[in-house]
Amino acid sequence: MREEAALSTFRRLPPDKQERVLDAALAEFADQGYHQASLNRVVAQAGIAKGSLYQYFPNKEGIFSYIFQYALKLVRRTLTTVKEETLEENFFVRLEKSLLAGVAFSREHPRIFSLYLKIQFDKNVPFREEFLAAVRRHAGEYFGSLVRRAQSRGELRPGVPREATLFLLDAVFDRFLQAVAVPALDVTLGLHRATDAAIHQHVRELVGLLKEGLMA
Amino acid sequence: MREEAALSTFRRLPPDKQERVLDAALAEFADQGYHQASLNRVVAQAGIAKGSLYQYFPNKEGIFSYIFQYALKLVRRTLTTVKEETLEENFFVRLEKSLLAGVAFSREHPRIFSLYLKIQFDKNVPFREEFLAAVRRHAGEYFGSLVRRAQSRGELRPGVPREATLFLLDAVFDRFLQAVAVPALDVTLGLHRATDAAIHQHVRELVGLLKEGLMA
DNA sequence: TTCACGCATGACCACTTGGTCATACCAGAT
DNA sequence: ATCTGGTATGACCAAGTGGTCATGCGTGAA
Repeated sequence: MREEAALSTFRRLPPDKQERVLDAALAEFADQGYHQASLNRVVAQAGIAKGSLYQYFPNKEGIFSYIFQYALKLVRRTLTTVKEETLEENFFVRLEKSLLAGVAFSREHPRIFSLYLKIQFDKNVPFREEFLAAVRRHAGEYFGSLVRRAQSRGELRPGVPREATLFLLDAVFDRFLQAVAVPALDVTLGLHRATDAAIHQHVRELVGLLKEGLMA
Repeated sequence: MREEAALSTFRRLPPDKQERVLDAALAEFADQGYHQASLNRVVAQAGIAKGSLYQYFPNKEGIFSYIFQYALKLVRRTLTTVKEETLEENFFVRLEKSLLAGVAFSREHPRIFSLYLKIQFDKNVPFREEFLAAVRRHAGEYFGSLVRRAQSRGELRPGVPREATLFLLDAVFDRFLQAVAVPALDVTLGLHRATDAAIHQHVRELVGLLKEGLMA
């Protein structure tokens, strides 16, 4: 009850003020992580009083939860869009386009992506299990649908183990985006500051390897 | 000067006391991360006074640095051991054994592995760049040496792009270990509580995919 | 016995955190 | 002109942090 009262207050605010607050909060969470994030900094950045923040949200978790649901909506929308847009293409082309879409997403919403990364290994973040499970589920369904369609079209070598395949795709996908976003993980390829053309090239090579394997 | 004085004090301590302190500190850092780690909890756990801790180490960073160098030594030793022990085997067999060795490591030293994961996306951790760079460099050299040897023996399809291959191996390796260690990332395969036999099987399937590819 | 020195100790400090609350402000209705 | 309900505000609180320091203990040399 009180929580909803608070949230409805927030939603009644002038849009530009809402935006300032959300922006400040997302920025703070994204580059400090949940626990290190300071609400004092958030209110300073947003230009409001501390008390005001607590008239919009019940507490720190409440703010986090609000942002996190917004992020989930965005991820979901992006995945379904890409899935639909590439529905008729060949499996490996779809993989390439998915990777590129992922890169585009992490560049358009770097703070959301950064938040996602920070949550991954910090087991004390509220809603972490929920959040990660949701993301993994969406990714799993996404790749699962790609693989099923590919198999029914005969685009995959018969007898490839489905679970291992999904794992492999998930691993490559995730790591590629991480390398784009986190310079420290980007030792092999120079993805962090790469041009679009260079990224295209790397995507093609990677998917090529997945396709044809490493064996002589 | 003062730092070394402090450290030499620590090294002069009775071994079991040293161990208690290091154990408590590693445990705290491993499951709270650097910033959330509380030195009050560490001294309580180790059964020493707060002032004592500051007679052994100059500050929080100093403690962290000590642990982190210990961890690096362990990683280095493990990698070179595995490399030497499998030197004469086929490339894909080496990959399998490397993965299994990685799993063994993360199970023998879960706190070190957890610490490594926590550091990955928290850009405010001291020595982070240094630490990650060192790990990546070792991993890169390791896989690089495997791949070079494989190519010179003709075990790899000619013309595979070296960088992309290294990236792929690194990605799969890392993600596999993460899935073993972090249940939330282990949605596809059930690695977290899997038996050794099941893990063996998954490793074989994964390496099989890398070897032969996905294409029809 | 005295001295010196390495080490142990925990009260203490300044600072930051998430969160509260009494107060004041400011519309619009009466 | 007055009242009312929603909103803004920042001083304030208890709790916890990393870090310090005066004090005291204990052992071996003089």
